[in-house]
Amino acid sequence: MSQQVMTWKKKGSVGRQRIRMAKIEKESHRQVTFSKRKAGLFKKASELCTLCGAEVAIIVYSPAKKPFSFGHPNLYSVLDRYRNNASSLVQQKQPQENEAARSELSFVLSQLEEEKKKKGEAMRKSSEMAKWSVEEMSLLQLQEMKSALEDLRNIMVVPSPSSCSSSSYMNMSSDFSSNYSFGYGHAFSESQMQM
Amino acid sequence: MSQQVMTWKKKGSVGRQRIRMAKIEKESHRQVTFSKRKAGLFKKASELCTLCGAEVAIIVYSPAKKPFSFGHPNLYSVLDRYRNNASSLVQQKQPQENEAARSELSFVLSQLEEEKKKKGEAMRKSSEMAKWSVEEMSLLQLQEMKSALEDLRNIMVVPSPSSCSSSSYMNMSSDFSSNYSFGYGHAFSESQMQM
DNA sequence: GCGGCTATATTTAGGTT
DNA sequence: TAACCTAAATATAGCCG
Repeated sequence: MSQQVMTWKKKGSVGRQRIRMAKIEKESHRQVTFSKRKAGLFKKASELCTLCGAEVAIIVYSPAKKPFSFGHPNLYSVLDRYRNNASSLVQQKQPQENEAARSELSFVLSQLEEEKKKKGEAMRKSSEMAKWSVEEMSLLQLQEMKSALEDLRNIMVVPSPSSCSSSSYMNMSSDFSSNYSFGYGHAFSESQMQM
Repeated sequence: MSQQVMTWKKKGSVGRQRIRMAKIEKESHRQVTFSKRKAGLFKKASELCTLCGAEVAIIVYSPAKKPFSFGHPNLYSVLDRYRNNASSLVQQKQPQENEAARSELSFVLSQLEEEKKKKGEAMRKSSEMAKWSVEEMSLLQLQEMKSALEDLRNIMVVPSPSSCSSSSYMNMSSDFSSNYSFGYGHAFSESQMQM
């Protein structure tokens, strides 16, 4: 009986490795990861558009500060729509303010929850720390996040009368750009009412 | 020889199914997919930021036109930076115009290439069409994309003097929003020089 | 509608060419 | 530099409570 004698030509590749979720130190490595992941991000955005009929605008600055963008149906229409939305929400004094805030918080909470799980797992593995410390830290982070989110919401509601209709949100960044580093390093903002 | 008689408690779940990359018809289904994928998109963006030190701004409109956003370090700083970049590029008359255009084209080409592969595979499977037709169609699409891209680039370079510094790109969307549906349905735009 | 679950579909880290 | 490859890591479609 002739059988394939296991010629598993293990083509050298070690396959995908898990990586630490922190800034990649090696410059060249960071560059390729950026390229690959940017492509992946845009693809995901594209799929979201076709599958759900969503409109999406993405602006990305590479580690070297070069700009890239994605837009459907096109970048400017979405940015423009967002500006108008923002101003009109301001003018209407945002009826669902509290609900929106709660939504934001719950989203961040879910992110946090995930992070917590990972940490807990890692710790259980190494058995170097008690689990409650994770809980404690999460709680602390939660507090920070919550207040940061509330600031964020306030800013979103902060108006901009503007005789120039385009300036609603375009000229306020430098004033508060340092206030929004959450536990996981980024600012999520979701103002929703019913999707 | 006692062997495990396959008690694969198939917990009801059918697992992930492949789906057609087209608008999901069932409203409710579309909603959940939107939520899940939006979360995934934001997470990917978040990772891109932490891993590569990138700056990202995302605005998403749900199928029901509700806005969601992501930003690192925060939404407005990225939008603001982008606006400034755009205007300064315009003012400097864009030295790398051609290179940027070439980059854009090559990106779209890669997308096209992928689509072509898929189509080719499907056709091979069903053996219903000759492969060259795929090539031909791709070529056609390429032409369309190329001209669309060139239009897009021109628009990006089209200035907007503006005594109001914020209006550089905010008031031109309605004029051309219908011009940019590429083969795969979305507008990618990458103006890069070296990343 | 949300969060949880399982089984797969996709993405992508690390190598190689 | 960039394209291609493999295998492991993730994201998620379809179901349930």
